[in-house]
Amino acid sequence: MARATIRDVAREAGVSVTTVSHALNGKGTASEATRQRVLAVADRLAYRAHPMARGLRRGRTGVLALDMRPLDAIGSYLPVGVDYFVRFAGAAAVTALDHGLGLMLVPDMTRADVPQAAHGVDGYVIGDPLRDDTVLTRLLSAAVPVVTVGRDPGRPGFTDWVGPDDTVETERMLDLLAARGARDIALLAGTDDNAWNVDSERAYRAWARRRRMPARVLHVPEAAGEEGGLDAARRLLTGKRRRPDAIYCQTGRHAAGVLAEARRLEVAVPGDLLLAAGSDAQQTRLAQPAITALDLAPEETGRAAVELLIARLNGDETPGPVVVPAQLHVRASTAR
Amino acid sequence: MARATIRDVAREAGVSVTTVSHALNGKGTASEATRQRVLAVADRLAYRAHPMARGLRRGRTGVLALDMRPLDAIGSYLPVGVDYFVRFAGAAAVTALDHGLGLMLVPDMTRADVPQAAHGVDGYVIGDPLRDDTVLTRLLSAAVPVVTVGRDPGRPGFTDWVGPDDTVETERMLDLLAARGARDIALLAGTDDNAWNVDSERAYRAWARRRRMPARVLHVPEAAGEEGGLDAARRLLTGKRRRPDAIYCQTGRHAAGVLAEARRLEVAVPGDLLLAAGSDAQQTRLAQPAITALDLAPEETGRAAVELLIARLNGDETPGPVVVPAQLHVRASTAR
DNA sequence: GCTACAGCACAAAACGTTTTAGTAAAAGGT
DNA sequence: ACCTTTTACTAAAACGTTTTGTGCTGTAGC
Repeated sequence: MARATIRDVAREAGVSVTTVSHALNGKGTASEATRQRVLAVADRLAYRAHPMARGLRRGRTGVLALDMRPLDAIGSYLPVGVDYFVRFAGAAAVTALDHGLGLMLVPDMTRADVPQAAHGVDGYVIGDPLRDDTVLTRLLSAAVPVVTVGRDPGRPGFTDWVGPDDTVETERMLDLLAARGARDIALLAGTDDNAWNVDSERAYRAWARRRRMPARVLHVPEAAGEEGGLDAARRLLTGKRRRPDAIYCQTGRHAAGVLAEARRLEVAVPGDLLLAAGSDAQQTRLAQPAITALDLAPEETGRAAVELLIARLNGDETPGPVVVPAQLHVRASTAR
Repeated sequence: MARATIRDVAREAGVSVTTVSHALNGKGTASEATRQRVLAVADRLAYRAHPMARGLRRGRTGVLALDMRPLDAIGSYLPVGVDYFVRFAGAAAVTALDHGLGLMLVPDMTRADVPQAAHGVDGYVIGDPLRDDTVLTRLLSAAVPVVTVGRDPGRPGFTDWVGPDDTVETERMLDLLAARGARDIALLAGTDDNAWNVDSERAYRAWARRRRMPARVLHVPEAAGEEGGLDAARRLLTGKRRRPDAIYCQTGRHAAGVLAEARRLEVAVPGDLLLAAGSDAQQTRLAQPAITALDLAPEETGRAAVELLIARLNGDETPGPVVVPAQLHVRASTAR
């Protein structure tokens, strides 16, 4: 048996399809009696408006797209950690659903072949855009509503983004390390040209200058993971230059690598070296000792991103960005 | 400027919309010259068929839904590990895209409120169905094409699933443990009533009977995570009954908990106790010592699930299931 | 008794496609 | 020369909604 259409409901209730549509959407001027009758019939027939038909007419799909760039680089890396994505996507999907919308995964808009359905969505959430992000450019020029997670470093005028205040969070972490006795903190940043890396490094340098502390920054590709952290740690801990007394890694995986290498070199953490990470991950929680880290609040961020996007779709122009504060998990790796 | 419609292309190319549609879809009998002209114009106008309009007419959405039940229980648990989901969803999304389809995240179909767009998808992928799964029942009765990851233990007739042969994989792991000297292997299973738990436990008991070894099964909720593994390990390692010389945990998180507790109790792994996990996760890879585990091949599985679903959508009735072999990662926790 | 207006319901148009059912001209067969 | 088939193309119907515009009825105001 095929699904019931609005015509079935109209026939059964003895009214026109217009009236059914109005009754169901609370639009027209129908008498309370008719409205109730229609509602009852619709309920009995388990009628739901065909999403395509409604979408076609309304010009709205009822679907949002989520483009976390790393998704297509399966198996390689996720900058902020693998569980970040799950928690983010989950919260985003639930939030969308709460508004009656679906959330579609779009691996990569830059691919040559055409993502059929991807062109029909109402709006986009783009995770961690790179400087002058190509996908963002394309969407903006097509006037598609879009919200990013973290700002585009090359697009200061674009404020429809959601995320942490990287400057504040970086300073918070550095202050903690300083309070725990660190006087020479090295920064291990990623190589992706996104706001997270850019703003954190800037904040780090400014902070060091203010405190008259040395600034040393190593860039390690996010994709290098633990291995990358290992290598960097070897350079920092065995090089000619004086050993830093603290290392702040942007990613949890790098931090885990640093910790492993420190153990191998018999540099005690936290005794000889304080260690902290700019994003929480299973690696930081499970490490021995556990690594102090910033929890970037993926659920909060996912929810905020979808809600900002929906606000835009509804014509709400409340200006962005939406800053989602991170939470600082102080763990054994920075014990005094 | 609004997006180009088929009418624009028709006008510009000096033909009817029918001809445009035919030329673009390779359907009718158009002369090669006309076809080329239409194609050129369509390309110049960057025309793409409006997904909704096409979907409405064709009765196809171009979107598949992915319902991994745990998604709505954010922050609580994912049975097979958090990175399994990302890799699975990523591969599934890419595969769908390769076929011109989108992949929509649907947190939970059992929710009371109506997932608007969720009713318009062409087919469903359901992760790890429980016995007589309610979502599965509803979809099947609505004649919606659906593929599950792992079978529904209460529905032996339903063969449209993709996943490992749990019996074979369990035996493989137990054989390994036995070969490494284990004579008393305990099983730490989950409590979810899905095929993975059911079939693995059955295989374990049969194997133990054949080998005339004792069988001991502890059930720990998947959601209990490392904590659950900790508790179970305490019971197994300090109880009155003789200590097992190997523990096989279904989930990687449980295994990580067992390992932590073993260390606390000064039970050496692998010296005094062999440890293995039925699913690979960051916990198993990063643990010290690293834990031997079955890699359930999430990418393979995600791809296979989407491809089986698409085959069904296209009327291909090649019978299921599609067995995806797991890969056994032998690590330090089972060294001789 | 006429006008104005609110209340209620509906027919028809529109959304952008694909598919069906054609038509006219050209080609082929006798 | 006539019928049939093929080729090349098209108008219109259909998909299932929402929205626009219109008509009818009854009541209030004068």
